[in-house]
Amino acid sequence: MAPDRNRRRIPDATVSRLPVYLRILGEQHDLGVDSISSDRLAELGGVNAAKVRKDLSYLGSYGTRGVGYEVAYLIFQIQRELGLTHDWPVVIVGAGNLGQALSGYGGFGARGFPVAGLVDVDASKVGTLVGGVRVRSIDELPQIVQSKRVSIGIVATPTASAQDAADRLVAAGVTSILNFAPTVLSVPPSIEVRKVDLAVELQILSYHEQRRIAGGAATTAARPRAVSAS
Amino acid sequence: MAPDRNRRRIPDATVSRLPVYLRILGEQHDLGVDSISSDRLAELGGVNAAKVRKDLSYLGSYGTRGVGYEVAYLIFQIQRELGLTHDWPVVIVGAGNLGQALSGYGGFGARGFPVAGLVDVDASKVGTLVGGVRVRSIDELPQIVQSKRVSIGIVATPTASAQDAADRLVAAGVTSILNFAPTVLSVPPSIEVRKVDLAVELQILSYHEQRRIAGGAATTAARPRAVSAS
DNA sequence: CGGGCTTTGTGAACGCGTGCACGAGTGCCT
DNA sequence: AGGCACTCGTGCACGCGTTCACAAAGCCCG
Repeated sequence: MAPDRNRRRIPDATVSRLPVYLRILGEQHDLGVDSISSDRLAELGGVNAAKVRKDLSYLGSYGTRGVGYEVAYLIFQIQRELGLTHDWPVVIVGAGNLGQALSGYGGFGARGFPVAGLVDVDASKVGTLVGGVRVRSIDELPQIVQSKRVSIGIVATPTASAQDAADRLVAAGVTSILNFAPTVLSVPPSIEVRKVDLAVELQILSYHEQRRIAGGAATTAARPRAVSAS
Repeated sequence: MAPDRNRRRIPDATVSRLPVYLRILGEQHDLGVDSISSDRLAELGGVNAAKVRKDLSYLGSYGTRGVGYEVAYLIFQIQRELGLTHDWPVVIVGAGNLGQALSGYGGFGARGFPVAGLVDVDASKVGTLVGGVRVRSIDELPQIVQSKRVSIGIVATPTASAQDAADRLVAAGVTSILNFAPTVLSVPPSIEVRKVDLAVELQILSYHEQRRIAGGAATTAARPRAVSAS
């Protein structure tokens, strides 16, 4: 067992690209491609070839000069590095629009993240079936987390309940959280939190659109919009 | 009128944080807070105070030394910079799980991104009502985009159809795309694309979980742990 | 078996973003 | 009016990530 494997710290930027490489490699593997060059991988991934090589070099020297990378082997190495050699069951808090969509989306299970549970505070929702998953009470959270060995929680509640959901997840023993609510969650520093905020994404696009238009003309003094939070 | 306002390029990292500040400022405004310091704003936003000040300084010198920032005025300035002084209607391609959830989520319209249309290739879905929005044929895309002045498109299709959806959006005249499909879209360079990939987010969390486990043994020699039987 | 072609792996330079530290400006209190 | 406490705005240094460029290494072919 090579001990340097764990010691090596992979830059965040690289970690966020490894899943992309992994998906592309999987597609190529399905197409019967055995070997792939960093150039081709870069083209398919929409990035720089040098970046691909540097990213992959953090995993080790798994390429063959003059040839490229063996697809199957590289897939295995990336999976191992990302910890995808086994499943990571997730629990979803919030059975609203988003929670239902996430439960119904089969892509999670297929990619190694089966939905171990879907919980909600609303008693009227408990027991209903959503995308093949039965909604359970949020009080069952600790039991679900422990019995199913869940370490990743997904917050899909309205903004107002997000912090409570996070607190309950942490109390139940979850150590990573994917947050869809537009709020900054306050959690212990040992907990890993990632945020997906659709409004932020749209507003970034809005910035570029506005910039595109405002290229030459002066900004029109528009009326300020209503400033409601939620 | 200051002409440098349009010329000034705001760093990407700052642009991605402005929406966060904006949301917090809106909340504070609703709470009756008139003035806020960079320190407080940083605390609520989970970032560094110096970063807040530097970010806001790109907009101009809108703060008052010794006091802080006037909440209402700062909201207006950020909105103006982000182009949020008017609505940006969006069109959603794909009426599956995700497309339906997005349409049903009222938060978009409330934040200035009303759903101008929801289209799908599947003729059997056309005409059905989803979250108050009627599903229309994808052939109507050009008409929707032009009549409603849509410049932002959302790709919520399965992976296989995502490129086609993007092509149609671009052909219809959309200039920004928010892509939920796990694929690299190939579009003309003038088109702004942002990607939201849930699987990637989960895999990043997986990496840290895996690292957490593997790290306990012989890895982090940096921090001395309690010396027990090795 | 050697030369040429291909592609990896990486040292080094560059650029961007972050965080510190401090000067400068503002309001309040005596 | 003067001093003091507070907070913004920003120059500067540092670190991370990106990109270039090239040596090292493997394959193929005559």
